[in-house]
Amino acid sequence: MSAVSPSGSTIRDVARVAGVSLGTVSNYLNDVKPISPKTRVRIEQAIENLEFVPNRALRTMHGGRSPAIGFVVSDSPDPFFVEVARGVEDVIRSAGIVLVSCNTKGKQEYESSYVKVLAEMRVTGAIVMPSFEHSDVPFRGLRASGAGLVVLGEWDDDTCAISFDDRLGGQLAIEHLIELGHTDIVFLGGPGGEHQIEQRYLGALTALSPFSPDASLRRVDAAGVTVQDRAFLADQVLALDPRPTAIFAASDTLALAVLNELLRRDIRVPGEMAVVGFNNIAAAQLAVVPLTTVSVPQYEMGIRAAQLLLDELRPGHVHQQLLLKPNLIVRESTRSVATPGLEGPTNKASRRRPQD
Amino acid sequence: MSAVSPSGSTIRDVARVAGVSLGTVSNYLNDVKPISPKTRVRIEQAIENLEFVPNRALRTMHGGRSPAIGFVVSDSPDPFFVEVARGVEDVIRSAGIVLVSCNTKGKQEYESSYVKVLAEMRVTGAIVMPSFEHSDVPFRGLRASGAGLVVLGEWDDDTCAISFDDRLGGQLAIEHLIELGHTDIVFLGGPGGEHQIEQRYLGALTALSPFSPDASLRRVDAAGVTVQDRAFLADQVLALDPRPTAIFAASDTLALAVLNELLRRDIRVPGEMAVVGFNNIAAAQLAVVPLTTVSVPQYEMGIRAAQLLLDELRPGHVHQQLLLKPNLIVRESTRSVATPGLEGPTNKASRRRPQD
DNA sequence: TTGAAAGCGCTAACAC
DNA sequence: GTGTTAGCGCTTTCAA
Repeated sequence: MSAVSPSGSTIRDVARVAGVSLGTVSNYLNDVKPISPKTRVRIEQAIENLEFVPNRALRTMHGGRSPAIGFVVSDSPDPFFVEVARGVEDVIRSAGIVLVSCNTKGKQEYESSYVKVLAEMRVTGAIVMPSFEHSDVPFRGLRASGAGLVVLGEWDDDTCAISFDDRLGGQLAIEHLIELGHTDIVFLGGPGGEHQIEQRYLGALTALSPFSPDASLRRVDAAGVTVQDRAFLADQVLALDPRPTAIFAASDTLALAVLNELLRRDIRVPGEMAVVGFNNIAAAQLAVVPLTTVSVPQYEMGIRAAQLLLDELRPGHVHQQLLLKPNLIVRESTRSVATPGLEGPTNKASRRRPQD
Repeated sequence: MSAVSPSGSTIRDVARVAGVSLGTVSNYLNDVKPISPKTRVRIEQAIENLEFVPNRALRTMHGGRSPAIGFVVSDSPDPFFVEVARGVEDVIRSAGIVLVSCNTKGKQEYESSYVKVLAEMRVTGAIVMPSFEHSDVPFRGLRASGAGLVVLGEWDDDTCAISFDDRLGGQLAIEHLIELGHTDIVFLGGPGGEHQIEQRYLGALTALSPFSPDASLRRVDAAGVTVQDRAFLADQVLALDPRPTAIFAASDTLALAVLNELLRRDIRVPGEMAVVGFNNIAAAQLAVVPLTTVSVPQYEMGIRAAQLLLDELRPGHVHQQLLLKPNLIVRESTRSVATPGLEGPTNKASRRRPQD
């Protein structure tokens, strides 16, 4: 009925109740020296009776670290980051390390304050996707605190980094559309992950240039990140004159919002409008018209990032930069499966269960 | 190129460099006593030069708490929990508190080990949705460590709890379908959140019983949580003889998997099959045929849970139990908007942007 | 407004 | 195997 009781018992209390010395209890807790069965039992009973919970935060005093790592990204609820986080958790769980979610919402101010808290908590490390300029100022504190750091994105040699070839991804997407005969394509961008989006756009331009001016790439950006903002993109695309025959969206979230809107308007996909997304989030293959997309290995990125981070703790660690490569996943939003090359109406597109 | 440098400077170093006493630096850091401008400047310079980062974990020694709270749920990447977490973060951020994500995957073993780590970290508190029997054993440690606790779900008086009237939600869903004239309905369940699912099922049965035996409710459960498991539900439903005219799914995730599968097979929704979901996740209103669903205020649950938890820290705190009420959101998956009462083909269902 | 000193819960080095 | 003890980084008296 009332507030939680403060504090609790200490290792000293355990020692007293068990009738052993303080050091012995410490040895028991850290499983670092052999303990006689009798003593062990007495300590365990004392712990039980006292409901003693060791204070692990204090290990940070002796050079230890909090059993936690930070995950600092611009939009943690986004399916993309959720999947990366899943990979991270699956690696660190076995090490008894826990994930601290830090959603910067793209604000530099939030990023700094999260990084500060993490450093002060003496976390084991952090996995960060920087939203801003190539400035490492915010991370100095983390470094100074002794934490490990893995950056998601391009970074310099003296930091572990995992990046993805966004530019090549953009190329693959456009090459695919051009192969299918599309020459009038629209690129969909928007706020959030600006740097990645620009790279994807550049890649798209690169792929298109050999075919210019026969092929063209127009661009539309969403005004915001809400449902309305994204669905409105469909209006904007359909209003273009001449109307393009294909869409390349900088993310699956964007692509799916527009795809659904198109289907609601009876626009046949891919018949009247082909759609390519980016990231290959789970929802992409579940869409009514499964989405062709550039696959970013989100789960694997999480796994790798976590492994690198754990490796930073080891003595001989050498910083590494990984570059992951894109992979085009062709689904029905660009190519009707039932009658390849001859796109039928949306709902006839497939009777097959989507699975890659 | 090499491993991170160990440790860093301490408050003692700062005192030495600034030429002041240790206690003064402490006062400065905690902003607890006035400091003369001159001293302040010297301390700040020393901190800057030394790249000093205070060790906040040590405050737990003097009865303080780690600036973190745990969020312990069965499937943290699930859109439902992601949204609850968003609410939690939005409240605690301003208090400088950070969210620790603990994904139990429905395993009791994981739940216990997460709870243990949280207790040992001396987190400020935890928000937990228990997956198991009404046993509070795993939480004792948290309590004993001095952490606050808010349970998502029904719980006893001496704990803060936020629950949702799942049973009434199930009733609302079925009442809606019966009003629309459906008498042959199938309930879709599956693994994950068993307790909630059963309550929803019971509610459904309650709503149906006055109309029995003219109306009937059959039940099908998904075998697992994968895409395939869920999509297979569509096969199972379509194979039922006689074929039901409406589906009530225990969650939107389930409902959407089946809905998309139905659309791919050219089954008209709601024409040939009406579909009702549960939770009102964001994707529900974005579906090609927007999903009628029972709305659970996920974000609000997060907000409330976080507020209760912060309140536990205050002296006069009294534990509270909140019961949130369901709310039926009718969309096109049960009722064609274009021609109410006369359902047209799927894609004709609406030209309106979905927004509630 | 500042300093000195005790002590928080625990680890680690060493003596027994 | 176990006990003793010095100290980790910091907060918190209490004096000055």
